[in-house]
Amino acid sequence: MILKSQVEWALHCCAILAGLPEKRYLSTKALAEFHGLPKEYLSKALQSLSQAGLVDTTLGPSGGYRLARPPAELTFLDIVEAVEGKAQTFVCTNIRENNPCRPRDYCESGPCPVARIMWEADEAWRAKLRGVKLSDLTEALALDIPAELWKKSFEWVLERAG
Amino acid sequence: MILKSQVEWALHCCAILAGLPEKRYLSTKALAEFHGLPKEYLSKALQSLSQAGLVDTTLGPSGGYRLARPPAELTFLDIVEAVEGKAQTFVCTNIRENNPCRPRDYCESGPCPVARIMWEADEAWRAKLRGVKLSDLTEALALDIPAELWKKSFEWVLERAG
DNA sequence: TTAAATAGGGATATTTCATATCCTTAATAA
DNA sequence: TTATTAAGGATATGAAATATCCCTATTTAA
Repeated sequence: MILKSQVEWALHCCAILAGLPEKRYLSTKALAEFHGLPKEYLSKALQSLSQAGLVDTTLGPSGGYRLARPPAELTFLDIVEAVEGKAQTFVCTNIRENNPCRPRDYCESGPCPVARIMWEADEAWRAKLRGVKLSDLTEALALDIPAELWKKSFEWVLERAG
Repeated sequence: MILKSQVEWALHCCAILAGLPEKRYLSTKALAEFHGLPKEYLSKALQSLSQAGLVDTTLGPSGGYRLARPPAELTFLDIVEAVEGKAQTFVCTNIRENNPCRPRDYCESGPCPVARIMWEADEAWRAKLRGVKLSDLTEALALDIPAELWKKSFEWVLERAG
């Protein structure tokens, strides 16, 4: 059970967009080049963010993406779910219904206890991601990345932001 | 990102094995029939449990599986990891290394902040599953399943346990 | 002693999904 | 007007989940 690589891509791209000055856009091309990713496929991930309303887009030269909300109002869960979907990791196929001892007209009272427990674990995962804001990530990155590299990267992005 | 259906199967099978009298075994055939599952493929899930040391097995007629430990000493995480593996759901491919501004001799100080956060969420999921014992499940099932069906199922299993 | 039943595991097929590329269209800025 | 962009459809590729089949060694029951 592994998350799509697009989740990693989307998170890093959002971190870059979070550093963009107001009203400026950054193109798929620039984001792909900066992260060394296939442009066409990264585009699908960015489209997912757009469909989820997390980013705004505009067309034409100097077009691209920018965050639809301030980084403090975007959670990891927003971004992960935009790309990966909102489905639970555990799918209950109700195999208890196949119990040969079960009366034919028997009707389940509620969700299977196995599923209930697995879904609670899913919710713990979601709760953790819901508790981390994109602004938390940019703060962590600011501490993690040497000032020189941080500055250079910022300039690199600015040169390409429309 | 969806768990293998074998995870669901393994959990339900362990719940049945937890109700088995001391020293008795239950075969793949019986477990498959009880849950309406393909015997050959269910066998792979049970082999995973065996390889993880969660169940003991014996060959021959009246052979099959039984728990290697009491249900109170088996957690959901034990069972889920036996089937699904212990890998993290988030795989960090370190795309920050592709940053064109990065000096060639630059060496990362530690794991990527994005990965660190995603792995914390993974750990929250694991912690939740680690906190649920197989005995907790059987208690929940005892409350969930009507006494009549519970009794019939127990007898059905006993008839087939070697 | 023999025959039947079992777990284990290898080989292989099928299906589904992630990954990836290509192309067309409509919108936008220079 | 021209170049650039996001959006999305079509399609190809690869890996993994799902599933079946078959062989072997072991063990029990008859």
